[in-house]
Amino acid sequence: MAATEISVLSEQFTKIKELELMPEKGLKEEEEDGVYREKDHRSPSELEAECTAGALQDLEEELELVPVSSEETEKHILTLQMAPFTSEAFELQDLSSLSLQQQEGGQVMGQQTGPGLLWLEEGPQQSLQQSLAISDQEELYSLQEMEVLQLHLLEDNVMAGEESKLAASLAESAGLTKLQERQEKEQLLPERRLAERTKEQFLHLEAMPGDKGSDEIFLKISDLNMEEQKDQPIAVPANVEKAKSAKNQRQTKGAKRTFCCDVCMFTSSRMSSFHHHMKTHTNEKTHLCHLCLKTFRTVTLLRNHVNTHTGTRPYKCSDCSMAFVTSGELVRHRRYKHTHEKPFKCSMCKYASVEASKLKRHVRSHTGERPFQCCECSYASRDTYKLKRHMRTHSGEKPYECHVCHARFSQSGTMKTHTQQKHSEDLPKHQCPHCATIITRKSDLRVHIRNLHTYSAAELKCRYCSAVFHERYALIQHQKTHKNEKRFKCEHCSYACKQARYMTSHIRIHTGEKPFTCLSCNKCFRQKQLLKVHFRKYHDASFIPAVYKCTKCDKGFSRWSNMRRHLEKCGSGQAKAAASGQGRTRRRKQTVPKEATRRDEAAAEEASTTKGEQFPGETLPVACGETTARVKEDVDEVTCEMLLNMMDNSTGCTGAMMLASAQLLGRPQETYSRRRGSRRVIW
DNA sequence: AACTCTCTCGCCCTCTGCTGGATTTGT
DNA sequence: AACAAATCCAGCAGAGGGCGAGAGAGTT
Repeated sequence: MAATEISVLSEQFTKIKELELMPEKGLKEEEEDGVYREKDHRSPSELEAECTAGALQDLEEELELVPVSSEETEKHILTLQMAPFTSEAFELQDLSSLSLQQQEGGQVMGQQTGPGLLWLEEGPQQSLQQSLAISDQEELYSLQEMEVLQLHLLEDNVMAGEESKLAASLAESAGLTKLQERQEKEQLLPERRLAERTKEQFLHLEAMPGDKGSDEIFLKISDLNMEEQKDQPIAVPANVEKAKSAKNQRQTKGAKRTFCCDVCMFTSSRMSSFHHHMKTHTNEKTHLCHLCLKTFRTVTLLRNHVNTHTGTRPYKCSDCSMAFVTSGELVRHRRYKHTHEKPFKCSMCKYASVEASKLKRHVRSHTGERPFQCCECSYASRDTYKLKRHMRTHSGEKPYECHVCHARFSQSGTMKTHTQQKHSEDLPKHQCPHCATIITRKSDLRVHIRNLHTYSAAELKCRYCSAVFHERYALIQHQKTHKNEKRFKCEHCSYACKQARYMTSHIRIHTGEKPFTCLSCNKCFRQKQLLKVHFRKYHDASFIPAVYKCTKCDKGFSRWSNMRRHLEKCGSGQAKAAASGQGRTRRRKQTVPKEATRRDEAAAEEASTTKGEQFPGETLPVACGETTARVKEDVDEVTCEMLLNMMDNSTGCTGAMMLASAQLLGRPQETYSRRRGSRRVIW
């Protein structure tokens, strides 16, 4: 027995596998014991009356759609499809012809006078997904102005001696018990049919709600085809994909004979089509491509394939240079690129697509369906490509390589972004609409806006004054206005500074506190950084201070400022230019290595040592063995301007330097004055 | 049997947006 | 130096566009 579950919403435009309906001369009714019995025809009114009073059990019993006339030798192809309806179309239909109406609680009303209508109803108001309609002879039966599930009962002549019967079961929320009952029925049927040696076919149709909270319903189409093949039980190979064979079914008319595939659910009224279909099960591919040795089932497929080798594309687009192998591809291309006709429309949003498969994929974004499960983790994807892409996270595969730096990426988009940001000159910039900030990535701009420009219900207080803001950006901008204020005033003198940490160090001048002690020589310092510089210079053998070399005379200097001065004396305009403000700017930006800063710090350290302190040696150790930079002299020659520059720079500016600067800016001279060997510091 | 039309699946692509670690900047 | 905030950046997933190609059905 074949059974397939079809998600209605996902298959809105997919006709569902039909089944031959061969009328019998009487109704067969399944009684409570699961036995099917012949049942006489009843009038529509009788049926209606019976169904009106019926319960869910009636659904189980009455859903066998009975052919219109026992005398007629007809067969019916039942197809399901979703179709949009209009109210006008609805009014045109004769709803009295046949109806099975499921009432609240799963009760089904049945009425049958021939081709007709079937729907499900829950309460007075039908919901979209719970509407079903049956139509006959390609007529559409609408229930409301929405898409309904349409069942076509396609009448056709049936060959002499053949009988058919349709059993359609519809139950909503029937639960496991009902399902089990149906399964039992289905299991009983083969035996019964075999015993009766009749050739009957059934379509067992179940409508079941989807997951809790989901609007989706599932149709379970069970093929109850019990047609015997020369009295042989039907053997269906397990590896046959029945769901696939259930697609692409069309209405068939005028056939005298029905051919049923014993491997899958395929049926056809034409022998040629049947033979054509059977080739799909044989893997017989006798048509060989002489170019690549690939084989095909049909000449047409081979020809299309060969066209891909030869580039033969007979169907050319009149609006562009594209050409295609088949006319269908051209039509589709024109829809995508030129006409923008999108016949497949989503019932839940405004999305429309050129192809049904795209709508099907889109609908999954509404239903949350994720049919493609990763075998390595819990991730499940809505389409195959995403799963394939996801699998790269497990395999580590990075198929995309930057052509410039050869960095590899798992996604093409990531590589493209990388190339744009790293190797492109005209990289896109995203200007913040609220401030002057320019950010290279749009997503980062969103973060910027979220963090800085989003209204905050809580008051954001300025840390320096009483101002209050509700946007971080405004707060930050405001606080910057306090930046150049020397907000920190010394209680003991007139010293003022911009940062608290400067004041902390300064206060130690008054208190004499030197909390940082060298573990090697017990020398004490007011600032941690001074201790660090000291330790490096006198106790760290691996310390290599930087040396600035004059490009003219190769003389080395321990500090940039000294070399600059030297360059001014040494001559060349180039050297002067290098020593000019430009050079200083460069230094302040980034080109001065940390080692250079260390030298400045060392000089400042000396400047900050207390009066009367002596250095261990007159000559300081200098790397490269080239210049014995006399740091003391350097410090003596430090100008006020230089210190101010350092101060402004702030980066690499040590506390000692700032203290020295503070002194130059008017600090009491005795604080900083000291003797250093035979020479005096200038301040 | 060959052909055409239609439907469907599968593949690959782009664009988009979120996330979290790394780095830079400000205090 | 330490910390926090801002920004940079790669990784990854969601959604959708476009096309190649196979298969069934109808027609010639």
